[in-house]
Order: sequence, then structure tokens, then C-alpha cells
Amino acid sequence: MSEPSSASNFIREIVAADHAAGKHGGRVVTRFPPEPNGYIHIGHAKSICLNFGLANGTLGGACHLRFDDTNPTTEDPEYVQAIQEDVRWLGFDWQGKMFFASDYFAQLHEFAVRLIQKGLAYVDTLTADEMRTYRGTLTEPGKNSPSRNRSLDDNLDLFRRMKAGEFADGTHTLRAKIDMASPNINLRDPVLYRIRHVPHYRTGSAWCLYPSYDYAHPLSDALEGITHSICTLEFEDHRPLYEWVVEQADAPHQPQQIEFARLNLTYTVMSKRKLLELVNKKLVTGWDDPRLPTIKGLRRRGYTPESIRAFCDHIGVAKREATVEMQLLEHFIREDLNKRAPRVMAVLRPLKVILDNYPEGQSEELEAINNPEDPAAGSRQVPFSRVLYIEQDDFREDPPKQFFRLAPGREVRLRYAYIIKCISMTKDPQTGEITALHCTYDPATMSGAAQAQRKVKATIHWVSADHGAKAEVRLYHPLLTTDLAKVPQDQDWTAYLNPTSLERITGCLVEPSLRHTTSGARHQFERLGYFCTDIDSTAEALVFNRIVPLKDAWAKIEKAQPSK
RNA sequence: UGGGGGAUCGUCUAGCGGUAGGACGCCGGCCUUUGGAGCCGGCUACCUAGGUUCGAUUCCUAGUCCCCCAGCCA
Repeated sequence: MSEPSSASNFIREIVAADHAAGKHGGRVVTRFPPEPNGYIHIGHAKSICLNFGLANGTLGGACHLRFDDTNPTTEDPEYVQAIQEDVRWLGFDWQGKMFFASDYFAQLHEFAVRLIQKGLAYVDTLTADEMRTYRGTLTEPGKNSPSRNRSLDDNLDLFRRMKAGEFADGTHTLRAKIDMASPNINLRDPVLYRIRHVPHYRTGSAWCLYPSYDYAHPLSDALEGITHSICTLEFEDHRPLYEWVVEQADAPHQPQQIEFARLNLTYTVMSKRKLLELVNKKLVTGWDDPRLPTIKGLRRRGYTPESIRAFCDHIGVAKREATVEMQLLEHFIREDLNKRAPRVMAVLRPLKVILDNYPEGQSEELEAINNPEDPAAGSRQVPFSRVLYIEQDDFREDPPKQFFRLAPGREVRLRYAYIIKCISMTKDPQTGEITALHCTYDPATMSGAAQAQRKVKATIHWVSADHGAKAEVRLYHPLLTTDLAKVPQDQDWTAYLNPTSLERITGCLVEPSLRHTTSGARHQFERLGYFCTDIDSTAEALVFNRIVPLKDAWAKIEKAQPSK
């Protein structure tokens, strides 16, 4: 597995230069600041790898995990728990540096009082609608609120009463006094505190006013001694506000905000709002639905943390908007699993094969290599007998050009076993569907035997009918039928959900060694792909998720062929 | 037509005045008891127009296009 390349990027360069110059006292402290209002996804993984990577690469560096829990109406401890699990599962350790913005509520409040005393904040009684009107537009300056020149004492008193719970939600806000005419709308007296008579999952009912992101975030960073506060592009024009807050509140330390482009992936959704919608509307089975790009989803699907880290290391960090092709993610899980996943044989869509010249009632154990990429993985025994199942796709009654597999009169090798020849087939008289193949096997061609050198064009996988275990296999296809960036905002994006994103195949047959597989185990089903035993799987009812198919040269050839 | 950002192969990304490189993808070939893996070769890019310079993807000027901002969300 390719280890973190620590490929350079503009942020790494800035941090390295600062570190070398002894800025921030030579320290490098970053943070991953999720809001606990949803599960994290691979876009967050990019940020996690960046932030932890930056800190880990520096002597004495640290990366904090900080929950940005300033909005109790949407946040939930379930998410706090899940996010911790996911960060840990990805392979990162915050070394005890786990914090909550809510830890700072008292200090944040003190900073607010100071801002009021400095004449830099005021209590406003405008309603939300009025405030919007007063804010102006992108091209017109805003107007000062009538509350803007309240006396210092009035402000202090009103703010005290806000905190004491004397006012209803929405009636008062604390606003920064900056510039209602600023061309940067974020500087038009942004709201610092709003009233919410809602209990907070951590602070209970201690507070009925909660700080806004623009106020809490920079001060939380400052309080923790964050040196480089890395966030996504949409916060770029909040930076002047970020700096204003830290400066004017006389915070102990000035962190540096740096923005980068968030990750987008083709044919999937990467917005918390949309993911929540999928979960709430039960359009997916949950946050861990294997079709989702959530960490929990990827994990259940069978992705390894190593593959996700390798992916994040290779996509780079820059400021231009980018949408990475899903194939790149798939590349990294294939690369990882090719080296470590044991091979087994499984037939997804079984076609019965009867070896007419193989003695009835007889069976033998054949040796099969566990992983040709890893000699240490050893080998196992696979039972062989007269009646087998092969993949329906591996037989064609009327084979097209370049089809090397089984067809009437043709020969093929059974993996780790004999060469067989198709003699005849039986069909369902009603439907015409092929129900079984009659073949003969050549005993001299046992895999590895001296006379086994005869060349055949294909080797196919199989499972012995009497020995195989039944299984359900779940195949996953892209969540969306289009790139959402192309869908107009006012359109219902769920119309572009792929109706066949989940394909459940029952009646699959897997080799007996898989009977005792445990959930989370990953195997390569030879010639098919990499599969992960699902948590739904039991000894009686095996369930596998396809993580990613193997590259399929034949599928490409077939697709390129003129349809006959 | 306010402000803030961004434009390099199909997709990501490097470049920091000196032959535009890598990865994925795609196309060939070799090899193969997985049409997998591996190996070899090829493919295609500097938004436009001027300027500075011996030399510009890089610096300057003027355009063009794309993204973000008018939540008491983050």
C-alpha cells in the first residue's frame, strides 16, 4: 500500500515556512472542527488527513478534534460519538486533545461583554426579516439598525437579560458593530449571539443564547492556540471577520485561517444536508448504507482506512474547485486489497454443470492458493465433485468473437481443477432457458499435473454443488445518475437518484471455506471483485457486499462489439 | 455592473523566468491456470489577447469563463 506520500501542497508549504521561521513560537497546531449534526464523509476525510498530516509531520505538532457545537437545534450526541469512531477508524489519534466549542461558552460570553464595553457590539431588536432588509444587497450598502447607537449601559443590561432568559427566541441578537456599508456582507454587523430556548446536549439548560459560528470559531481556535485554521473555500470572505473577532476581543493568540477546495466526487452526494435527507426519507438504509460516501458507509461497504488515506494523499490540496472521478477511489481500494485480500471462489449467478464422466458420489479436495500476491497467505482445500456451478456469464450457447469461455464443444479450465469440455445442454422446454450443461472432464489435466500443460483460452471459477454455501450478494452502483452540479438548484435532486443503485442477488453459491466468515472480512471472489462480509451476515445466511469489481477486460471488449 | 476566489491532459495534480511532469482514465502490446495482478509503449493540457524578456504556464495589462457571499446554519 502506498504510504502517505506527504505530497506537498500550498498549505503544507505555508505551514512549513511558518514553522521554519519560528512563527507561532515554532508550534504547529491544527484542528478538525466538525459540527455534530451529521455523520462525516470522505470529504471530511480529506480535511482530517490534511490537518492531522500537517501536525504529525512537525515536531511537537498537534491536531485537535473540536466539536463545533454552537447550534443545539441540529446537533446530537449520537453524531459526537460516531465522528470520534470514524476519525479513530481512519487511523488518527487526537492524543487526548478533544474539545467542544461549548466548553468555551463562559469565556465566549466574557469576550462578548468586553466587545460591548469597547463599543464594538450591541444588542439589536430587529426581527430576522427586518435585519435582512437593513443588510442591503450585494450591490447596495445596508442601513444602520435603530439599535446601533444604544448606550453602553443599555447594551450591557439587555445582554444580561438575554442571558437571563427574559426574552423570547428571535427578539434580540448581539451584533458586532463593524460597517453596514462594507462591500463584504459578512462585515455588515454580523450576529454574534442569538437566543434559543433550547437545551444543549452538553450544557443542558445553562444557556439560552448561543454564539454564532463566525464568533465562536475564531475564538475557539485562539483559545486552543491553533496556529493554522484550515477550512474550505466558502469561508474565504469570512476571513476578515475571523481576524476582526480575534483582534477586537483581545484574544490571547492570532491563528491564521487558510482555505482549500472541498472534495467532490462524481455520481454521489457530499453535502450533509443531502445525506441527512437521504437518511431521513429512508431513501437509503441509514448513515452506514454502503452506497453512501460516509465513512460509516464506506466502512460497511468494505473500504479500508488505508485506501481512503491513500486516496486523500493523492488527490492533492488546492484552491480550484474540483470533482474527482470515483474511479480514482476505486483504484486505491483495488490496489490495497489486491495485496491483502485472500482469494476465494463464489458464483453469483449459478449455472449447473454436470461432469458426465466424473464418478457419482465421489469428491476430492483440491489445493487452492490463497493469494498469488502474497506467498505467506498459504493455500486451502476446495472440494470438487461431479455437479458444479459456474457463472452464467461464463457460458454462451452462441459465443461472440473473442469470447474465450465455455460454449458447446469448447474447452475451458476450472480454476485449480481440470479442463472440461461442454458436450450438451438442457433447456427448460417452456422458456428455452439453459438449465444445465453436460460436460466431460479430462483427468490428466489436473491443475499442476505434468500433463496439465495443454493450453486453454480461459480459466473459470466454480463451486461444488454439494459443498457450496448459499449466500446473498449485494452489488452497488452509483448513487446518482448524473453529476449534481449540472442539476438546477430549484429542481428536486432526488429525482436523479439511481433506482438500481442497490442490486441484491440471492441464490449465490460460495465455496465452503466462507461458511465461517465474520462480518468485516474482505475477500477477492476470483474474477469478480472484492467483497466484504456484511454485518447482516450469519452462519445460516451469508451476506456479502461487493466493494468494487475487478477490472473486466471482457466487459470492455463486449461493450465495444457491435451488438448482434 | 458590490466583494472574495479560481482557470494546466478526459479527471485530479506538479510547476515558483530555462525542454510542461506524475497519478487515475483511455488505447495498443507482452505476460498470465483470475480476460485479475504485473510489465512495456502510446494518448491528450498551460482560458484569450496584448506586453516585458534572449526566453513566459510562471511577471505586467486588458478581457473571457467558472465558483462563493444578501441564515438569528456551519
